[in-house]
Amino acid sequence: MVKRTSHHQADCLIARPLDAIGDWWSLLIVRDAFDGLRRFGEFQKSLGVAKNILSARLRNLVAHGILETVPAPDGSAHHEYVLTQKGRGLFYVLVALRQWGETYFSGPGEPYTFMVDTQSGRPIRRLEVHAEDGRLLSPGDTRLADFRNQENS
Amino acid sequence: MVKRTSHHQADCLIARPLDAIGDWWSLLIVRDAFDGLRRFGEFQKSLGVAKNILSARLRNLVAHGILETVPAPDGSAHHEYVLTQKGRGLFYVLVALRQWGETYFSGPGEPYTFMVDTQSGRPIRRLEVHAEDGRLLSPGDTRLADFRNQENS
DNA sequence: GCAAGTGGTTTCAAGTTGAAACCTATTGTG
DNA sequence: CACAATAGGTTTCAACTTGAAACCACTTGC
Repeated sequence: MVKRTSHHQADCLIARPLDAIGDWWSLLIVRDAFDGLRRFGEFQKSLGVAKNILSARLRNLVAHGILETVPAPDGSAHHEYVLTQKGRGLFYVLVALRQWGETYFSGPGEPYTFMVDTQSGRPIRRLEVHAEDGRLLSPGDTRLADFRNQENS
Repeated sequence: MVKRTSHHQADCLIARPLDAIGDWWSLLIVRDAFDGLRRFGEFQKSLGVAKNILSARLRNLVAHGILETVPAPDGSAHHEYVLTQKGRGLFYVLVALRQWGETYFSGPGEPYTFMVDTQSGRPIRRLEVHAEDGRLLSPGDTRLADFRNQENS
């Protein structure tokens, strides 16, 4: 081993994001950021993670442009961590992961949290994958193409 | 440190799935499984991962019911790894991650692979989150509710 | 002026990762 | 049939990461 292998150079665009968020804590930090948490201490309390680990993860998320630091609005010397547009783009990943978790990881009869539409209070719809013309697609209806293929079509 | 912390018991249904797939390799194995890979050697060649690591990850994915082993169809003594229904449920997570990667991790002008509808060869639509009545929702339009809240609404 | 709170960094033991070597069973090959 | 090659792993061990606790610096509250 030289170093934990990085997917930074990978061709596949599933692999590369894992450099940024492919560890045990980063996605949970992002989830908490969506829930409105902004301060180091808030994240630490919410996650129960060691401070050195949280510090490293926040730095990595900032380095990847997922969070950014802004001056604290209360005028204190500290700063806060807020999601960038790139970070907010992870919303769909979190929704997908949550729906998968709701389906397969909730114990029988066990209460759990799930995502609702604020306006109606009703659960949101399940994610669906659609073709350009609106047809509903399942995994078998899709394939991967590279840039060149797309230009030819 | 006692042990790498596990989210197995977490209330949050984003945290729990991370026990199953929250490492650097598991999601890439699942991605390859969607691409039709089934054999130990195929995964190893595709990912370039050390065999001991691949072995541990496959075992973990099988233990979590994401992959299952089936006898090799060629009658050989070995088996193959195929996605279960639970594993296929990760399709949306992979699509979400891929779309995020396409948007934010592709170098300028750099060719990359992306997902198309097999029938038309055209890119699939971006994922969207919808309310039960079909309204398009953004992150701020949603919140988390627990089971009890839902029953009251 | 001093204790408490916030936001970290440092230290170090224990756990994880990865490359390479090794093992075992099956499949070609002469 | 002997022999090498291939598939599918397990074992070993050093380097790296993780996490708990201690420590540090700066700001508040009293």
